[in-house]
Amino acid sequence: MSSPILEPMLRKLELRNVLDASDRAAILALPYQLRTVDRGTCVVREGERPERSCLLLAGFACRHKVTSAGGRQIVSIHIPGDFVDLQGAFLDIADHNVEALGRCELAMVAHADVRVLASTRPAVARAMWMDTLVESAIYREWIINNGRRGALARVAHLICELGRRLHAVGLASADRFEIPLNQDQMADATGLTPVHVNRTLRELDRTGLVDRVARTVHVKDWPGLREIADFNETYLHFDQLVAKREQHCAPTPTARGDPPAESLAAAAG
Amino acid sequence: MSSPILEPMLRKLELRNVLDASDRAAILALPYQLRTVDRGTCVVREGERPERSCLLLAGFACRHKVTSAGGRQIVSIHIPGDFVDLQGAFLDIADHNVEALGRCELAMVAHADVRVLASTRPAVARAMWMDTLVESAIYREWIINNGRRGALARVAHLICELGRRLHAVGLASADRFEIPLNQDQMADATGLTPVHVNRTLRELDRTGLVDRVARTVHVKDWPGLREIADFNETYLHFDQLVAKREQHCAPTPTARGDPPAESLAAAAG
DNA sequence: CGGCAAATTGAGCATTGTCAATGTCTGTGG
DNA sequence: CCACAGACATTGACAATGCTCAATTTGCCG
Repeated sequence: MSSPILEPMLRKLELRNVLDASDRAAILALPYQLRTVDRGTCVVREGERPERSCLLLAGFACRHKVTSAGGRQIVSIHIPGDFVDLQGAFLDIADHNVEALGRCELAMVAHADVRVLASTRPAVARAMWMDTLVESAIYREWIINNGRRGALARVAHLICELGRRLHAVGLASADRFEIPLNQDQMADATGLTPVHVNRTLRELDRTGLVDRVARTVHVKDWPGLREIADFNETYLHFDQLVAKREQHCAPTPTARGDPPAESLAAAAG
Repeated sequence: MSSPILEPMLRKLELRNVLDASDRAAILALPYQLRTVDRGTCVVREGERPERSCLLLAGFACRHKVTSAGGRQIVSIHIPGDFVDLQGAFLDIADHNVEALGRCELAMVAHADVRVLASTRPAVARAMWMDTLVESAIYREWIINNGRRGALARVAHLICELGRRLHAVGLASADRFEIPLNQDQMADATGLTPVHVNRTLRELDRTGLVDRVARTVHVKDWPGLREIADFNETYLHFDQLVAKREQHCAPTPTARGDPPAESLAAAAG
């Protein structure tokens, strides 16, 4: 019966997990403190020992680290509903920074409350854990993106990922969305320089696969874009979306022909 | 009272968590199946839906993905005690490959058993979850390594990380260890080519910071090596090792001067 | 209209990749 | 004990992708 302010997180957890009424209530009952920050604000700083985790209610944020030479690398982009600093509840020292990419609305939740929630409600712990596992899968893909793809594929891959993630949470239509990054930030996310990101975006425009006006992207040819981006969305684990599982319980085309459809039910239980 | 075959994992979980006797017993009682594989064997393949997770008892393994252009990227290195495919228990489709870097001994544990363990024993779930969080921190560092560091720093960073991780689990002395990778594999881990890794290793030798004979590394100057590697080990979260917390409960020098020493006790409980 | 952030462009350079040999080490069979 | 195979390491010459530096332009807002 508390305010539904924390609903974006609940919705996100329920994307891949079935929670019962008491679990839902426990999540919504988490004590929090609202905080609104402007673009560029660092919510968490490397080396600090924060006492509260932040949960992104509205706006976009990123995690990043800085090298001794001054280079900045964005390691993840966060969208509304993300429990951005969940890890802070379990790991004492922050190993990276969290920064608002634009104006953000955050709910700050005490680490102790998160730990209690996790240890008393296995289903909630599991849902949050799965979230961190999907996040890990995204990290892995970013390692490859930075390590083994050329500039065009890197930038295109970032665009594909953002488009699909925004669509999955209802923040974009299937083929049109707004990139929450400017070119400098895209450079920091892809390990390129801003100048080269610019040239690469122009090159992408010339392929005709997308219509891009400033940060707004309209994907005109998903298969073509996926191809040059080397984008295989298995790593986003959309196959486990609850909505999807209800629709068609058949195996996805990603798996060869290995159809243990019961594994879906098993995983759900 | 089952066989202590799974002890390496238990030891690893207890590195950062305090478990009671019943939790320990539950872990050691997990039903498993032993499997020995040779170098190059793929234990998990991208796109598959495995039924069992693998736990590395002896030897070294890696996770990797392959791009459409044929480039290979290693995204993590696993050492004995690592629950290599824990994520498989919660995410249906494997999004990457797991391969033995040398002869490995594995324990295969059914996903269903892992899930039951996690949902009935919050302390165990928490320990495993923390493990995945530290793994995430390592992924983040690898994104930076591939994205924003030059070849020399990249290779040196990989060496620093391996040395410190091996030392932390007692598999190496503080300054001498064996890299579990050949130069081709180091190239796949750092996003470089084998040729360039070779040149870079020679360059590293010339700095005099390490004595290297084939895969054996003797670090002669840790501060110097850390410096050229831009290596800050905060991300390995060794500050939370139980052994360390017992020794000195003072805040580490990594944090500015923010000494909520109770946070350690709180986290431990 | 001025000011500012962001985007765009060009020219030259540097790091890293590619290709193709050659060298080294180790274990095996004769 | 030696020749050989195979894996791994090393080297050189050249190409290319992406970086640096330095303008210039565009769009937006007060």
